[in-house]
This record gives sequence, structure tokens and C-alpha cells, in this order.
Amino acid sequence: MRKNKIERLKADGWKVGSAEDFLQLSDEEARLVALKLSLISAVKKSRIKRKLSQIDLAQRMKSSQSRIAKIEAGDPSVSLDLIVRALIASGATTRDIQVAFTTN
Amino acid sequence: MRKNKIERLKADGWKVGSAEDFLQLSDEEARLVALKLSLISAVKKSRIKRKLSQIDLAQRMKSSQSRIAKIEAGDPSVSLDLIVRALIASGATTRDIQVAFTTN
DNA sequence: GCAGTGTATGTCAGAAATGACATATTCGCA
DNA sequence: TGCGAATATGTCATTTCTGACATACACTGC
Repeated sequence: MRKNKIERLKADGWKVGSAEDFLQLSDEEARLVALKLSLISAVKKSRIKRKLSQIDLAQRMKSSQSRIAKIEAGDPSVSLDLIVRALIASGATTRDIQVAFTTN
Repeated sequence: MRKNKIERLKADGWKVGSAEDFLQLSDEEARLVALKLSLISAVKKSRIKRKLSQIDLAQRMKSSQSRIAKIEAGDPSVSLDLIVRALIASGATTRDIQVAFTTN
């Protein structure tokens, strides 16, 4: 998918894979990853603070224990959506979420 | 999926569909939606501020114009991941993102 | 009028994320 | 030590999201 896109862009005369482009992309990717990590850490903190087990939290948000474990382990298969859902379900306040975004 | 889950939970003896449960869920869902809306508005602001067309932004983040349009239209098929990606790619600063989270 | 530029909407095949499950591992605590 | 609870890891069918494309609509200046 990504590769096809790149091939197509190249065919269309785009400069693809230049150093600037690469660095730009990785920087944006890095920012997203940093954000996720920060939120993940907030999820764990919030869950522990409220003395919830992963099973408790999973039930609250109609997910499964293994998903919660994956969230907290930073598994790449976990979306930002699910992380934020977990954060909300864990009882984090709006302020807690803001702080998570700030600590990053 | 959701329905099956509910049936299963019922079969397992869970109380499902009680008023508290319903309100709780909708409240959490509402918070997520509010967050998304706030970020969506930030994407559009940031894009316009930097005088980028939807096509420009799409190229920056290797997406497509129609996806950007859907992001800004609040299309339900758009994930939080993509919204935040767009926000970052549009040139929003970390502070801009924090503010978006705050304004909600 | 109508050409150009930007945005919106619908569709779809392929990719990614999800819940569920089985099973393993870790961690107290008696 | 061993037992139970909590957490981690791997897999997979199904659901959801994605980029791409076509095409429609909106607006501006000619």
C-alpha cells in the first residue's frame, strides 16, 4: 500500500525518499509515537490509581483483558482510539488527559 | 459485534442495558466524540492557517483528498489516529494539540 | 456563460485493528 | 514451596479503517 503509493508518486514525477522528506516523515511519526506512549502511561497510572485490574477495565469498556495488556505494553496493533477509550473508561478526568498530552 | 457481545454478557449473567450502564457508556462515548470534534476543528484551523489545500495536506501525510474531506466533515469512518496524524502533518505544534484537547 | 480550483460524497478492495480465546508468565502471600 | 490472581503473549475470524478513484458540487474570476 505504502509502497504502491510511492511507486505511483514517483511515476507522477514526485520526489520521494529525499532526506528532507524522510526526516520530516519520521519526525511526524515520532511525535505520534511519543503521544501514544504518553497516553499509554496515563492509562496504566489511572487504572492502578483506581485499583482496577485489567479485567475490570476491559469489562468497563467492553473489551478484553488481553487487549488491555496490549495497550499497556505498547503493542503496535493498538490504535490511538482504543488508548483514549481506555483512558476515559479508566476514570481519567479531562484534566488527566490534558496532562498526558502535556507530558510529551 | 456489539450486539453479540451484549447477548453473550447477558448469557453470562451480566446486567446489560441498565440505566446507569447506558448513561455511563453514552457519557464515555460522548467524551470521545467531543474530543474528536475538537481535534477536527483544530485540523481545519491549522490547515487553513498554513494555507494548505486538502490536496496539499493529503500529500504531506500520504493520504488522499477525499480522506481529508472526510476528516473535516466528521465522517464516522475516520479514526482518532488519522485525525491526529492530520493535525501533526498540518503543522500544528504540540501546544496547538494540547489546546485542542483543552477546548473540549 | 464556463474554466479552474478546491471541497464533498459514494464506493470498494485491501490493510489494519478488534474481541475472544488459549496458554504462558509473573507476582504476592500463606 | 505451591496456589491463586493478575498480567503477558500468540493467534485468528470478523469488523473497521484506509487510500484510491470517480464524480458531484461550490466558488471565483473571466
